[in-house]
Amino acid sequence: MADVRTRFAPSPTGTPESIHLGFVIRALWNYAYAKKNGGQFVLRIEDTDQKRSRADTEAEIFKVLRSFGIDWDEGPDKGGPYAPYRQSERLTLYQEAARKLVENGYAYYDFEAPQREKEEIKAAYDSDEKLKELKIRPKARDERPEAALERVKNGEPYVVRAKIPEDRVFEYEDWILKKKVKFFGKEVPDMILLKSDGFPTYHLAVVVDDVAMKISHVFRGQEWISSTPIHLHVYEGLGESVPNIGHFSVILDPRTGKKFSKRDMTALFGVNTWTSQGYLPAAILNYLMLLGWAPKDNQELFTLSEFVAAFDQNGVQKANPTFNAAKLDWFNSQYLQKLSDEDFFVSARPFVSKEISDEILHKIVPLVKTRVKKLSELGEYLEYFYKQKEPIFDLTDKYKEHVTKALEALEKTNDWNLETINSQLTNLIGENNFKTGDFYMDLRCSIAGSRSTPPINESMEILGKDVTLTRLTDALSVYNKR
RNA sequence: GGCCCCAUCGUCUAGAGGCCUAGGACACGAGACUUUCAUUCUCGGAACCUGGAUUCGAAUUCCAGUGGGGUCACCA
Repeated sequence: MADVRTRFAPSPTGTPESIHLGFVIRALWNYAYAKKNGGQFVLRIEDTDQKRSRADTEAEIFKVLRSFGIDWDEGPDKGGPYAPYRQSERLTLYQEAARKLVENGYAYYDFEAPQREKEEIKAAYDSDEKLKELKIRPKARDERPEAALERVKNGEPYVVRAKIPEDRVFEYEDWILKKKVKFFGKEVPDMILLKSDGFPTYHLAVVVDDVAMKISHVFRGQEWISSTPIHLHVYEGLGESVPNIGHFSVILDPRTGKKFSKRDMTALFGVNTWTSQGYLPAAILNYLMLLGWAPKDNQELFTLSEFVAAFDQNGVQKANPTFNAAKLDWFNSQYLQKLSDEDFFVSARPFVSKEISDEILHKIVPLVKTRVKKLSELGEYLEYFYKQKEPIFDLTDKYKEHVTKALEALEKTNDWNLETINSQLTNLIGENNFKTGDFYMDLRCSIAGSRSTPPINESMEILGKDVTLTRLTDALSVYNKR
């Protein structure tokens, strides 16, 4: 049996920040399927849209994939047996293919292809009349090829369109959906294959390259199902055999219930949106693995290599899943907790003010690992370590007594360390019959100005005796003046 | 609107005719532990879209309806 070869073929359009989670999922599954089966994973850049393709976005795609640990066997930056891997560098291949398709009667030249605005087309979907108009096959379809060839030779600008036979039935067996999918030629439009700028559209380029690069399994989102018959037509026109074609689900936006829109790519679905808040790539990846795929035993936690080993195409869902940030939070806290103190320190450092020294931060790390869902919370959470904040008094009617007694006890504590602080305060609580929770909450609110902080005795130790006493004294005097 | 895909707790899902009075995870609620908060642990509520058909027996097969999604560009 031939090698399994899959590909991830992104378009480097939009800004680098617009790279979204959909990219990662598509890459992840294609990568996993190839690796699971001992095959190759190819990265191909589909930069056929001259106006929108950007070099910086391409570079960012490489960077993002690698940050998730997804690496490729062949690609623009590392070459391979079927180079080049950038479509803009393969133009002659597509032009030859287009010519061949015309010769074989599978395509035709069109000199009058209209350039419609996207909005105009969208608007037409609401009107049956306009829709019908849009779907009329171009006149050029029935013109004599010889005459068209003559015009081409004369340098007239043209476009090449697929010539879809009206009475043809297109059919393929979807290896993910596990069913035959059928389309009637009558329903399939004569899509443009080669644009007037000499660049191919997706429909031509994807087929030509998948053939050239010996891709064995096409594994893409369901938004591509309806263009599959066009691809089938091109494969046939080129005299090539069709690879396995399969479609997986589309991620839905929880707010709209629809496929996320371009605007959301930089917001809810942007990779950068999450990484910049301190979500670990491994956690994001793990969440994504389970969005549209599940193992038989319902295992939840996977490293990338575990995922590759466990990956099974039968676990790929057909229905569209909805993105759920709360579950991503859970994965992130799981991964954050598993980090070693040193790794946590390195990841956390950029999110913590420089007013907290490396030395102090090292001490704080073990106190906060189980307390944050994302690293970006750390900034505010740890503010009290270098900044005196407004105390809060709203909890108990014993506030004054709690803080006064604590002050007395702590003043007497000469050897300032966790052990002495613990024992002093524990004794105090016992002697006065304080309620432990209330007592500590009052101290916490006085020292940190927050109800939710790392352990307070440990915090006192790190803050030092002077700062601790000052904060308690100040809080008490503010309380008295109220 | 045409065509195509899909349909189990709020969400992600297990379930390939009897193991299902439907299991797990997130979220939610209650409790335990705890030097607060958090972590952890225990418990709880919560779903097979509807209607037919096949079968001794259907979440699981078939058909229809309904619902949701995708697509219909010189974008991918």
